[in-house]
Amino acid sequence: MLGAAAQSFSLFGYKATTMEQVAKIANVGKGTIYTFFDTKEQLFDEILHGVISEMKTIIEREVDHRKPFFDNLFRVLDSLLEFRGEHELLIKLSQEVRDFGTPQSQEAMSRVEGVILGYMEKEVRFAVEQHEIRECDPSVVAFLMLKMYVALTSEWNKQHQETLTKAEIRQHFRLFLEEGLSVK
Amino acid sequence: MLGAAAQSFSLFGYKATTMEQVAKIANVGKGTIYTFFDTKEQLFDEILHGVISEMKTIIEREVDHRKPFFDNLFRVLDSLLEFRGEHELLIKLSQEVRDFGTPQSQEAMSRVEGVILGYMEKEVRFAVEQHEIRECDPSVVAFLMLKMYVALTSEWNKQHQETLTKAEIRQHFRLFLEEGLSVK
DNA sequence: CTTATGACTGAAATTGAAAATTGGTCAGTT
DNA sequence: AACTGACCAATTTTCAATTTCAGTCATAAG
Repeated sequence: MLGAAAQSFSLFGYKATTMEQVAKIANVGKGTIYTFFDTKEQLFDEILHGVISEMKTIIEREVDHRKPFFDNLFRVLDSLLEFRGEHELLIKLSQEVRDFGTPQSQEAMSRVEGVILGYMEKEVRFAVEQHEIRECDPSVVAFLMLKMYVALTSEWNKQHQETLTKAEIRQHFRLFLEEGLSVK
Repeated sequence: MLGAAAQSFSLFGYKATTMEQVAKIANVGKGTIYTFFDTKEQLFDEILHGVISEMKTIIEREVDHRKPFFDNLFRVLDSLLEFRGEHELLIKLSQEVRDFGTPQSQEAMSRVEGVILGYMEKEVRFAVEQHEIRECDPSVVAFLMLKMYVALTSEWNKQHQETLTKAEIRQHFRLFLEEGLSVK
């Protein structure tokens, strides 16, 4: 039932999956869905919540506070990028945002982003407390880090043919965030 | 004539200005316009070229190679942001990109961005040669700088109510680009 | 009784054909 | 020679008819 819905949302996006469709895949009548979920939106939220939980699990698995802050940061961002690239639902939803701007898919993607920002903010705050990085406003710094990461990993490719390698991305990230541009 | 067109494009955007409209403002017949310009698009390009020239003038006026790289950078970016905020045409065009995605306005905005990137890339390259900043890939660094600047000056405000002050923006910019996050 | 169902409903989206708009032309006017 | 606006083809807009779909509920099944 939840599986059927997940399958349909992943295959067709939010807008293009119908409750009839979900019912057929789940082998139940349409009315039955409404004994478990109040609305299409609530059903969708349930699925999304699952995906977000997976993301949180990934984050927890990758973070190791015995390792340096930047190591953790790279590892988590790489894993999340890969996760996103593999998960049909997230791919479909970001297409839907681009092509139709469906409010529900926009909201979903911004919740996903919120989770990532939340993790990053927490880690930045922790690193500051550990005096591993300078004093700073964690929410602004997390926001900027994510923007930079997205700029390097996807926006660059839209205007330039040769995509940056993982090593180049990491190198630029380090140059900016860790060391700064000024000469020693 | 060019003035009439500029006025109309600034007031209504690319899509919503008609050649009839321009002709009326300019007090000429529609046909007359076509003795000076081949198409609507070419007329528009002429106007845009003027705006871009103004931008280049601003850049040249603000850059002073006797001053430090980051001083120049801030001064130019601030001036350009202000210029953009005052120029009806650029405001209208970016609205049009957001609301309709008109190809001509998209192309126009990306040409404007290209000019800014071009300037930044040149300045980064110069600063590297002067050993004022580290060795780096000027095009990637310019790209990231602009992304960061836009993130701080406009994208932050979309998700957070309290806009960052000019001082905060400058401070974060410095933190990231100049000094880096790692403790000394 | 409880649980499941699919025909049904009103609201919203889609379609398509007619009407209006508009970039560009050119025969005629000045 | 310079200018003009009626005109044309193509695109865009309009809007009513049709279709789709989330959610309901009377009925059926267990």
